[in-house]
Amino acid sequence: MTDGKTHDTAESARPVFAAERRQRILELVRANGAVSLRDLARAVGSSEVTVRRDVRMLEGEGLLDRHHGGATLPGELTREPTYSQKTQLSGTEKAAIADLAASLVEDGDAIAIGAGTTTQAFARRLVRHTELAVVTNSLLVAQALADCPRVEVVMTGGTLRGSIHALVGSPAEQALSGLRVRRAFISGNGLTAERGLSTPNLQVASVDRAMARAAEDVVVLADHTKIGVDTMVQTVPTEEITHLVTDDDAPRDVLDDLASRGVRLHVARG
Amino acid sequence: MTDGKTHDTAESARPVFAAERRQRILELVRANGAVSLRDLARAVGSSEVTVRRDVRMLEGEGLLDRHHGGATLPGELTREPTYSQKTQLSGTEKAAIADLAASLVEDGDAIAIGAGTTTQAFARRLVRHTELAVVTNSLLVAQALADCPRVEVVMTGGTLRGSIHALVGSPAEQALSGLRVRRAFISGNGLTAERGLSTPNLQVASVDRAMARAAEDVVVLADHTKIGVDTMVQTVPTEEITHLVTDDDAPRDVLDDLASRGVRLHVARG
DNA sequence: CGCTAATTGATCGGTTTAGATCGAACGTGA
DNA sequence: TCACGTTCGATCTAAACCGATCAATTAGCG
Repeated sequence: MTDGKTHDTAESARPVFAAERRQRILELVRANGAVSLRDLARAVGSSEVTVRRDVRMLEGEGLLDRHHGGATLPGELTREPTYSQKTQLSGTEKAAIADLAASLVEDGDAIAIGAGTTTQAFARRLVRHTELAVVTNSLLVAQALADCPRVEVVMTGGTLRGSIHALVGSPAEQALSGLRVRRAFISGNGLTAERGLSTPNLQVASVDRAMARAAEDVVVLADHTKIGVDTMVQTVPTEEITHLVTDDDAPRDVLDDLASRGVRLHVARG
Repeated sequence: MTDGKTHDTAESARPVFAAERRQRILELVRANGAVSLRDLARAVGSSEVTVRRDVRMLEGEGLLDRHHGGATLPGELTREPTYSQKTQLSGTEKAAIADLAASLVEDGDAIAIGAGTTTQAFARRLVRHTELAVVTNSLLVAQALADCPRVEVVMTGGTLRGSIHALVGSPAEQALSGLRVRRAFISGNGLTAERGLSTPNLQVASVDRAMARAAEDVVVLADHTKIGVDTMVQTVPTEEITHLVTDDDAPRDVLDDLASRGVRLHVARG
């Protein structure tokens, strides 16, 4: 504020105003995308120190991004930090849940496996089983069992939902409607005693419902971050859930409530 | 060092910042699925040590997976023991074929893609297309296009054949019988002028046939090791093949024979 | 005319980055 | 299983860059 020009008219003298220099810096960065500090200094005819100051100021206003060695347009190289957090967030807990859930599967079973990273971890534990028949709409689950010759994997058809790597839509639901399995292993984004299992997506919910209908037992795989959480669409009501596999960080009150409604609990030690 | 720049116009060598380099590494891995460290270093113009550091950092953020000799997409979607096969065996030829085949696809097309490593490479080139509708029975193809929001991927159902990571059986064939696409991109294990495309497996052949029937044009993707080779089951007769994309090591006489039977040739420069 | 304030330029020390080297670990093939 | 080549990790070196302090020039003002 104080470092501005003394006169707004700027007609009296002809010094190289700081604002003008900064404008040129901005233009250069915009034109080239990325300019080194040295080139910038040469282009505007000032020292690197001055340009460094200017760039720092411009960064403060959010007009460009400062990097080691130069400046770039803002947001050009934005990294997405929230990409794989899901898989590594609670990896050990997921593994413990998956191990425990695998004990609910017997050789010769016919089971269905839904989409999700937890079910993917679960599927990896099934490679030791023999004569297994698995129905799934998850590419990740299918991939995990692909190299296992003693497990027959059947995929539903459908439209690929890239964010969760699973198939949805009426083809998937129809494929499930014609099948019957002993147990369905389903994950979700939230589980409460009142509303049961839920997920934020309509299409995913439909497929999960169809999968639950095709099974005698419904086993829910949910780590503690999902217990007591409710999301938009209900997929399986509590009454239809026969088993819940979770970890020991889950809130006790919700677990007790679920147990009182007939859900058999399996708590893995994290 | 301080080279006398004849003109102080900001037209100098564009700097490559660390963040930008990492972004390019990420793009390269995303585009090719698996890239060796040496290729990565050559592509970004840095030493292998530097690239190794970058890859390690990116792995720390979960943006890619590090393997011995290179990097792959995270989630080990491409868990294969023979890492070398994909990157160096006939990687360049496959890539050239895939590039050329991708030029046969236009925005807004509806296409079908069969199973195979060549078609997988082909699918990776389609991420830039928009408004694409893709039908496939290959998990690898679906996986390659999963993160592309502008491509709608529909999978046939069916039984998973682990060795080729594709779906076979009557559900797959039935799903294809109800569809109609402009072009089908099919690979195989052998292609001769007399018998056309062939594969050693009966179930795979049935699905490939169904895929060819669902398409107006049939495009065969086959590298030179498959040209002139005949395997057990015929999938598509020569008369139904409209395009062949191969590399320039393919035997000329077979190519001429195919061309005389109405197959349009596209020979990629290895 | 002299003083004050402000902006620019220069120098120094610390930090970050890129490249090179060497022992160790891994994968491959016999 | 063993041997060999390749790759990885760690340490080090060199160089570039950044931040801060200080000197110098210039404009403004009493």
